[in-house]
Formats: sequence, C-alpha cells, structure tokens
Amino acid sequence: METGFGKGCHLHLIDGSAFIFRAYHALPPLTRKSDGLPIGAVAGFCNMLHRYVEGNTGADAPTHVAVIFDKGSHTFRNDMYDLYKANREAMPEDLRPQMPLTREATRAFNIACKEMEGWEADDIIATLAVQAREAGGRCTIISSDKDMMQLVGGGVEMLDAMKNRRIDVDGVHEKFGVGPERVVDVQALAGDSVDNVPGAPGIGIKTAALLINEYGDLETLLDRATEIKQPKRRQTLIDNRAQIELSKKLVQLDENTPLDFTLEDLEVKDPEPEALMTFLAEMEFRTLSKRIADQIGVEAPVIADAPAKAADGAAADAPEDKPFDPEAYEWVKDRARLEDWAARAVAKGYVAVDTETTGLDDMVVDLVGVCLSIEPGEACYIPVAHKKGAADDLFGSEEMAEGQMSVDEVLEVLKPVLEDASVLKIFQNAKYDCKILKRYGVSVAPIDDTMLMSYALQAGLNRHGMDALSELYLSHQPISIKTLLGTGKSAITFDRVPIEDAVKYAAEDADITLRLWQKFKPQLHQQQVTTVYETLERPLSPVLAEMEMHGVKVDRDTLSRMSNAFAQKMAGLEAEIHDLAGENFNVGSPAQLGEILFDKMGLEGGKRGKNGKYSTGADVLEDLATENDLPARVLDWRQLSKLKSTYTDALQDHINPDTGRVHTSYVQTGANTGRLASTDPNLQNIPVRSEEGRRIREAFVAEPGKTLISLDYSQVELRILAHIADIEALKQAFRDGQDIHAMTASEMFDVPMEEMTPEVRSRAKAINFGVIYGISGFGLARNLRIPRGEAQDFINRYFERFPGIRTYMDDTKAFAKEHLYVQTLFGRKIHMPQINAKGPHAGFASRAAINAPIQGTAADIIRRAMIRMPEAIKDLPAKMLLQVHDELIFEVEDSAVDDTIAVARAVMEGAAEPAIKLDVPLIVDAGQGQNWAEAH
DNA sequence: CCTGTCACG
DNA sequence: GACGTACGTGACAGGG
Repeated sequence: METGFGKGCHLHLIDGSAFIFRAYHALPPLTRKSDGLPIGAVAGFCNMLHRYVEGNTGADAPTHVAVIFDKGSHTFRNDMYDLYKANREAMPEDLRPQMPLTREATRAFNIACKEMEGWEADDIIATLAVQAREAGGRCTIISSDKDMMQLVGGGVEMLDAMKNRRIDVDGVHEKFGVGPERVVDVQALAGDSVDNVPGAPGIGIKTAALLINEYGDLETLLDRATEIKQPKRRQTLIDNRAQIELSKKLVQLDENTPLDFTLEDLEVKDPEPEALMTFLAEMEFRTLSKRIADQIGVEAPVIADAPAKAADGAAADAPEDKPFDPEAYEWVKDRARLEDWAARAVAKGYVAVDTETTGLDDMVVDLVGVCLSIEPGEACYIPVAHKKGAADDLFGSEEMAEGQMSVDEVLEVLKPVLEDASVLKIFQNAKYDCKILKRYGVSVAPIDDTMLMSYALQAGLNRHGMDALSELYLSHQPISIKTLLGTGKSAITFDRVPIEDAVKYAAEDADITLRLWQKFKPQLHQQQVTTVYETLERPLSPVLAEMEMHGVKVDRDTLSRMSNAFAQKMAGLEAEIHDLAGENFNVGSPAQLGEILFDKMGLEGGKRGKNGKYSTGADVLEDLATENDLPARVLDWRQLSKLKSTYTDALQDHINPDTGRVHTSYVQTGANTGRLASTDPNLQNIPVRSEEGRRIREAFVAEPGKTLISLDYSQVELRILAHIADIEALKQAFRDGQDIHAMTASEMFDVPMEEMTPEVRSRAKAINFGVIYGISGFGLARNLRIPRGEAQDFINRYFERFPGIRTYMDDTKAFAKEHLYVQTLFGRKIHMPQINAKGPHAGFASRAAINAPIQGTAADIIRRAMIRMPEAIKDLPAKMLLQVHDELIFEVEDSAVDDTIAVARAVMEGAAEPAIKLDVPLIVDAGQGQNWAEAH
C-alpha cells in the first residue's frame, strides 16, 4: 500500500554513477570465474549498496529511496554547447558491460532505479529534491559532486558516503564561499575543467565568490562589470559575457525534468531474498551473498565452481577453487593423528603453517595451538593450551580443556618437520610464527611467506594482511578474530576460545595461506619479481626476526629522570601560557589554542582547515612567534609534550621485563617503496634534530663491556639519483668526494666553491632534496620560506644546469603512466594505480612516481647489506640491532669495535654489487659510543 | 575512529 | 592570483 510523501518523510537519492566509478577505481579488475566477465565495479557497487542499506537504521532512516543513473551521453546541454563534457575520457572498456548490471543490482536490492534519456542524473535528482522539499519532507543526496550543492537548503542536504560527512548550507559556504542559491553563479564564473564548462578565463572559485558576494548575483555583476577596479578582471568579464551566461545554463540543474513516476513510487521496501540471492549467485559473489544471507536469515545460494578450462588444449594449471568448509577441518587430539599429518607434510614437500597465541606481542605471548594445511579445503588444528570454560565463567578456569596434547609432545612430532630442509613451510607473515616457535626451541626453515609474495607482486595495489588478501584473491571473507575474542575490555585471549570454534577459525587461516601461496607462486614469475622476492624479501625476514629478538638495551632511569624534568618545564610553560592568554585552557588542544590565538587575541593569519578549526601547526606558530610570546611558548611546550609522551614515557612501557631491552617490530611490507616500518615502539623516529630531543638517545645504551656502533650511508639517495638520472657533474662530484650541496650551489649560482656561504649552500641542499621528492615551486617556496616565483627560478636554473634530471623525471612519469608501476634498480615494482587519475590525485601520484625508484633503490641496497650481515659478522662478538633507513646500529664487545666497523662498512659499501655496479661510490660513515647519542 | 600534530629518514 | 602540492613512515592527544 502506498502512502503519500509529505512532512516526516525522508527521501534518499543516491548518485549511481558516483557509486559505480568509485567502485571501479577502488577494486582490482575482478572477473567472474565461470566466464571471465569483468565484474569488479558491480561487486564494489553491491558492497557499497549493501553497506548503505545496513547503515539505514535509527530515526534518520529514509522512508523513500532511489538510485539515479545517467542514461546515454547526449543531453540537452550538448545541444547548447557541443563541447560540454568533451574532455571526458571514454569509459574504460571493461566498465561498459558492467553498466546494465549495476541497474540490475539496484533492482535486486529492491531499490527504485531511475534514469532518463536526454537528462543527466543530476537533473532527475534536482527535480526530486525540489518535489520533496515542496511536499514538506526532507531529502538527502548521497553524492559528493559539487554540481549538486546548488540544491542544498530547506531540508535538502548532501552526504558524502565515503567520508560519511554531511554537507549542509555551511558546507556549501565552505566550498564555494556563497550560499547554495548563488552556487551556480560562482560555477558560471569559475567554470569546471572536469565537465569542460568554460567559465571566465583566469577566474577561479575564490575570485568568483568574492565578486558574487560584492555584487549580489551574476546578472548584476555582469551588468556592472565596468565598475570593477582590476583592469584584467574587468576586461575578462566584459569580453566573456556570453560564455559566462552559457556556463551558467550548463551548470544550472533542471528542476522540472518530466518524470514518469512520483515520489510515492520510491517508498523504501525490504529486499526480496529470492531475487537478491539469485542475482548475487549469478554474479558469483560468494562472500557478499553469504554475508547477506546470514543477515537476513536465508540459506546462502550454492555457487558452482568454475569448470577448469583448458587453454589451447593444454591442461589448466590454475588451482581449482574448492569452497571453504569449516566443518571439514580436523581437531587433532592424539599423537597418532598428528603423526599422520606430519607424514603427509613430509610426503608432500610443503605445508602451510599457522600458530595461535595468547596475544600479539611475539616476545611475550604463549603458544596456544598450531594449524597445518596441505590441500586446499583440508586443514587441521592442534590445540595445546586451551583453558576450560570461558563464556559462562567470568574469570575462566585455569584448568586445561579436554582433547589436547602437551606442547612438548606436539613439538616433538612437528619439530623434525618444521626443521626439515626438504619440507617447505608456508606462512602468512612468517616472522611472527617463527619467533614464537624459536622461543619453543624450533628453528623453522625453509620458508615461503604469502605476505611477502603479495608485497613483491602488489606493492601499491593493496595491503598485505591475510583478511585483505583472502577477500581480494580468494573472494572469501575469513572468520574475524573479533567474533571469537570480542573487543575492548571484555575481549578474551585465544586460549579461552572453545576449541570447537578455534578449529574453524585457526584451520581456516592455514587453508587460506595455502591457497594464496598456490595463487601467488606462479605469479612471481609472470610478473618478473621472483628475484625481488627471493633476494630482497624472503631472506630478510629471519634477519629482522633476529634483530627484534635481540632488542636494544634502554635505561629506564635515564628516561624517567628526563620525564620528570620535562614535566616540570611543561608545568612552568603552561602557567606562563595561561597567564599570557588571560585564561586557563588545554594547551594540548589545537581547537582551544586556535580560538585563543585568533578569536580572543585577534592575531592575523588564522586559517581554518576542512573541519572548520583554525590550523595551529608549527609553521603557523613560528610565524606568529616573531611578534608574540604565547605561540613561542606553545611551540616549546609542544616539543616537550611530544618528547615526554611519545618517548620518555612510552618507551619505558616497552622495556621487556624478561630481557630488560626494547624489542621493536619491523613491518617488512609497511612502506610501498621497500623501506621498512618500525612499530611498538617505532625506533626509526627517535629524536635527533633538536638538542633536547637528541638526549633521548642517551638512554639507548650498550651492555657493560660493550659498545654501540652506528654506520650510515652518506647521501645515499642523491648518489642514486646521480646514477639513475646519469648526471655526469653530480657523479664526478661524488667520485671526487666533494661537498655535494656546495657543488650544486656553485653550479647554480655561479659562486666559486671557495666563496660558498652557508646560506647559499643550504638553498642548494633544499633543492637537492626537493628533486628527490618531485620538486614543485610551491613546495620549495614553503620549505625555504621564500616567494614562489623565486623558488620557481631556482628550479628552472637547476634544470638548466642539470638537464638530465628533468629528463629522468619526465621519463619516469611517462613509464609510470604507461605501465602503472615504477621500478628500482633491483627490479622491485611499486605500483602507481593513481598515476593517470585526474584532479588532485594526479600531482601526488606523479611525485610519488619520481621518488619511489630513488627511495626504493636505497631501501633495496640496505636490505642487501642486512641480508649479508649475519654471515659477515658471525665470528665477531657483534649483533645487528636496529635499522633506520640508511643507518645500521650494532652492539659489539669493546675489543672488536674496529673489526666490526671494518667488516660492516665493507658489506654496506659493497651492497649493490654484484647485481648493480653504481657509477658512484657508496660511502658509509661510522660512529661509536656507550650510547646512541655518542655513536650517531 | 578520525584528525592534527610532530618525530624520523 | 585556477587548483593543490614537496617523498616515505608511526605514535599520541583531543574530540565527536
């Protein structure tokens, strides 16, 4: 039964095309298994639609809803202006066939689906929004398209579904500087490069808003254009009047589209399970259909597996995808069954292994169980430390659950297999499991690691966690650990999970790992990254494990004394700040500080960020500090606050009670360029630049009788740039051991080296770094705090003197645009899926593309050094402890300091060879001392 | 959970 | 005076 649309009703209008394009760009090019039909955009679209429907609960839920699509490419706007949207790129080939399917998907979710030949979706949305408003109801437009901001107001709002941000009249003001009713005026002037709306040349949104606010509306402005003071602006408006008026017609949405339906037709309906399931099954969306089926309480459709198709008569070698069946996993309870699994692993030559533990810190947690998988769909779980009773018993029991073997017995059987050189052990993130097993006396080898394979194959395309990989490459959503453990305060540890449940979760992980391995292994060759995986990834993992387990000694007393000193200084500064402000406030709150500075004290230069708050970053405060004491004190306070909370306080909590040392964790797949990341704690950002901060390094000490040594590559990225871009002048300077920044300065500013001043040198230094980062006039200007034009002059001069750099940058960008990835000298691929994007993403991607081969090659070189290091120093009483991108830190017995420096330096300086012979020497500087501050 | 801020190379 | 911009990370605090 239909009800009328009126007061109390809430209409949702979804911009269908926006959903589709977001889905298309967010997902890899998935295809339907049975016939290879491109299906990624449909999958993403359905996920978004589903997530949207799920979110529709509570008082704000819509009563009416529709998804609106564009139909055809010719609209009445093309009749007015044949270049309208003319610079749009053609729809990607693999997206076109998915268009009708997105309509089917919408109908399958039982949501009204509307489009009209000759009108854009925006016009239909405009018409419906106005109808809803006139009927006294509300309307939410789910889109972030600024073209629709003209509709906001009077009960109409927009919602950016991805950012989950509502856009109301204030939001429109923020974007356009005018209210919704004047948005078209501003757009008419500013034009729109995306839609190819011409506007007035040389006038952007800022200027347009200024003019409209001054003259009231576009027509008045154009009529009175002769009154404008700026001659250029005045002439532009007079000369381009017709074009501006046309632009307004183009951006003005048609609120009277002749619709063949009414608001009443859009009433929200529950999905009909059968229709929805049929569609999802047809698309072969296993994960989604299962998830939705579970939620609405129906049976998930059975989706047949693809027949293994033979290509060119040859047998298909793609592993056949068996369905995931948690009931098929085995709970291993006795020695006989375990020995059977062990024997099968040995016979097969490989086995996927996963360990379950009581937590995340591999230096602390206990082993709870082990899982094995040898065939897809077949896996077992061997529990060793599950406790009795969990759910019903608040404290749990300390008694062991039934059906388990002892850890000792299990490892007695598995150790020979895990250490068997002829059996490959496959892990997802082997470093974690191997460290656990090492603590139980098992040295696992040889290994493969699906996480590292994914990193070698897909860096830049996706993250490399198991859940993400399973969804992306197996279309299977694994059981979430949270469903077993809960979250927050009430979370339990894995040893409290009932074994029946643990079997399903844990064994599935081993199953997934095995399937991913089968999928990725042939890919390594096809993508030509086998060498990267085998020489830069796999062998590094055990080296990192070793470093992490060794840890670095940190002196708690030193830190604690510093904490106290910082606290005192901060208290003093805080009192001063409150005094200067004339009121008490939270100095640590940027929001409160902004109000004090710019509202209460009325200082100039307050800029609001996108959340409407004033920006109070260090650069802002530094500018203010020249005139005022308060911002200067805040800067001091902030520095101390950072040092105290992040370093002197937090670091103490990371001292392992058993070892008295700090054990960081390196994330080998953390940075797309090949760099490592360090977490828990991050030991790659210990302060060094400020005197006060550097003292924190005094707390990193050597054991008595030992010394810390630090070796770091000198200007490694610039050397690599000189080599890759083949800049003879730079290369020669490095060969001659010259001061490279001074030499650059001399070349650029025609200053003889003897007469070089620190100021000129430091400018050249900034430019040298800028080049590595993908230089821009704006960025350099900000860095050097000089006018933009001046910065641009420097850059131009730099390119004149070193034309090879410009060539390198252009070639690298072109390569990236063609191949969608860039490469290091050692063959590491860093994917750049955004490189051909339009809009603001483009700049980011192209600078990242310029930087990645340089940063990545440097990362590869130090990796090679680290991999060779254990063998090189094995006869020395020395341990490698830390890596900080271009620096390695060792702890060594006092007697062997010089020997270790000599050996480690040789390894580091020769690390590129023999794979690559650089045209420039690599130079390593060394330091030593009782603590890191002295050694660095 | 997200954002701003700031520590490092 | 179109637009937004240096590259790569992780941790902490505030605030909704």
